[in-house]
Amino acid sequence: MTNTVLLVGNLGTDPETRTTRGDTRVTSLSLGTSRPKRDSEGKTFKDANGFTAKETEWHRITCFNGLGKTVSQFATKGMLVSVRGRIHYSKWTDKEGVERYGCEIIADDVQFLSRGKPAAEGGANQADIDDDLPF
Amino acid sequence: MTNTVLLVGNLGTDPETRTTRGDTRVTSLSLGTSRPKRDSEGKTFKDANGFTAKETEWHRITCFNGLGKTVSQFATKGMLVSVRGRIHYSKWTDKEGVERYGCEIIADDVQFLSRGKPAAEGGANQADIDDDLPF
Amino acid sequence: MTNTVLLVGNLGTDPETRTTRGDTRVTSLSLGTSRPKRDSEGKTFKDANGFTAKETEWHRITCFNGLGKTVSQFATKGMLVSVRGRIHYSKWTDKEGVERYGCEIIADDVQFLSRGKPAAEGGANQADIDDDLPF
Amino acid sequence: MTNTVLLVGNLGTDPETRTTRGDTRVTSLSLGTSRPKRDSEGKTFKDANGFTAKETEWHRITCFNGLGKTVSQFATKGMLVSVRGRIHYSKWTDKEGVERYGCEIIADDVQFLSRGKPAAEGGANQADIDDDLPF
DNA sequence: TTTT
DNA sequence: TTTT
Repeated sequence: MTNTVLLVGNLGTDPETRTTRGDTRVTSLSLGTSRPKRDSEGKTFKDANGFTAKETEWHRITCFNGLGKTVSQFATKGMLVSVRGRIHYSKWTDKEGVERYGCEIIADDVQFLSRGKPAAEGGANQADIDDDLPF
Repeated sequence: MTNTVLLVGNLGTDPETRTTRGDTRVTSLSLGTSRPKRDSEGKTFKDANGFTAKETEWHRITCFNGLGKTVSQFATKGMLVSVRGRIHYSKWTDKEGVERYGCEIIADDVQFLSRGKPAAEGGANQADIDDDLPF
Repeated sequence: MTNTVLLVGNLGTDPETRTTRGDTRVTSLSLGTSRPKRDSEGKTFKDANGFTAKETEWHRITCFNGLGKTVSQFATKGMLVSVRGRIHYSKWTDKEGVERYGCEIIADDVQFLSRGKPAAEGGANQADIDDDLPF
Repeated sequence: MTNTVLLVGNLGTDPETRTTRGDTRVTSLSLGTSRPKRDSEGKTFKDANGFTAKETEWHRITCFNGLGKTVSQFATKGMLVSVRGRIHYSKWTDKEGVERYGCEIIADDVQFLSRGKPAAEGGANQADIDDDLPF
């Protein structure tokens, strides 16, 4: 049954890759989607800095396999990306014995909609990106 | 920025309506989306009962205003529904002082894809549904 | 770049399979999605038969490969299905030399949300479906 | 029933606004979504200019009411936008008496993901955009 | 027709 | 052309 999520937003951090106990490599993204805040009449308004006031949802995106590899190579903090995936909930017991619940987006597709930071700031070399980017 | 979720699944319970401190009425649905489990080779397999083994994600759907009203009237346990909405994360401190995180789908649209339970089992009278259902 | 379509509706006909010049097998579905008609004030109304008046869009769904095979086996007229895919436009010149434009949904995923017609009316044998359906 | 389209792409032209016979103002966008071409083994390849070869679908986006107004003010050729809407098919007879079929996306939401062209090239004045853009 |  |  359909469980489909589509997100477009900016990455809040560089991707993080870790290896699970099952020896699977997992790459995670933190993706922010913002929308204008609205007052009780449904109108947008400006914040103290003169920008339209926004609220941002920070999504945890999980990428496996080849997608994880591509994302860990090319995605960088600040980049605009789109993600298609599905919602997955998890539940575990932390060290204090407290039951915890998590929610993440398992990505099926990630697309890069802007260039990332220059290499000096931690991203890949721009010539490599020009060469390898899937668009 | 896009934060769109599309779900199709069955309701695990009847809807629940409560009133928040801010005097807003909120109707919640528990919606299950299932997908075939796959083995290490990516193949589906049968469970002990001979059904294709599945894993189900249980989504918490939150409905406000007129949508909440319609849903609380017509939705019943077991009904097949589709939902369009957005993901919203929340954070609060429970009575033990533990930080908790929540994830819900704020619905923009809910569609009823099957008839619910007969009235005797708690749903609305079928004649009313025939009269009022938005399809 | 994202080009994603999600549809839920009933099949207007049984699937049709043909072989292209390039020897590719293609299975097509005709999928109707209906929504309530609204008057100038945005309100729904009843048709002459007492049903809420609706307008239906008929989508042409194109399935290739394994998906086409599954769909041609199991999908039947009247079945409720969901489709995820992308929009594809085509252009050709008909025998009269008139330029023609087409629009179809190339399916990535099709899910069966109801059982089809009994076998006597042209669908697969129900026992086979029970055995093979992916849910 | 669900008929939902999500697109992210660049505008091929500036928006066009016209008034229908029914005195409704309609603003149209031409939105291109591109995806890598793949060879028979499913691999992407470079075109003659050294870019990854792509195929582009050009979608006709139709905007009414306030959305049409916003779009006609702010959208400009080349801008990256996302669109949520539904597919609508139309049919008419042209002056030669030939039956014609059309397909368009009726937009429910359009978001601007990049700044447009500087004003000299036909877009709105940048200060106005800074003032009025909904993000 | 856009963009990379 | 479906379905409610």
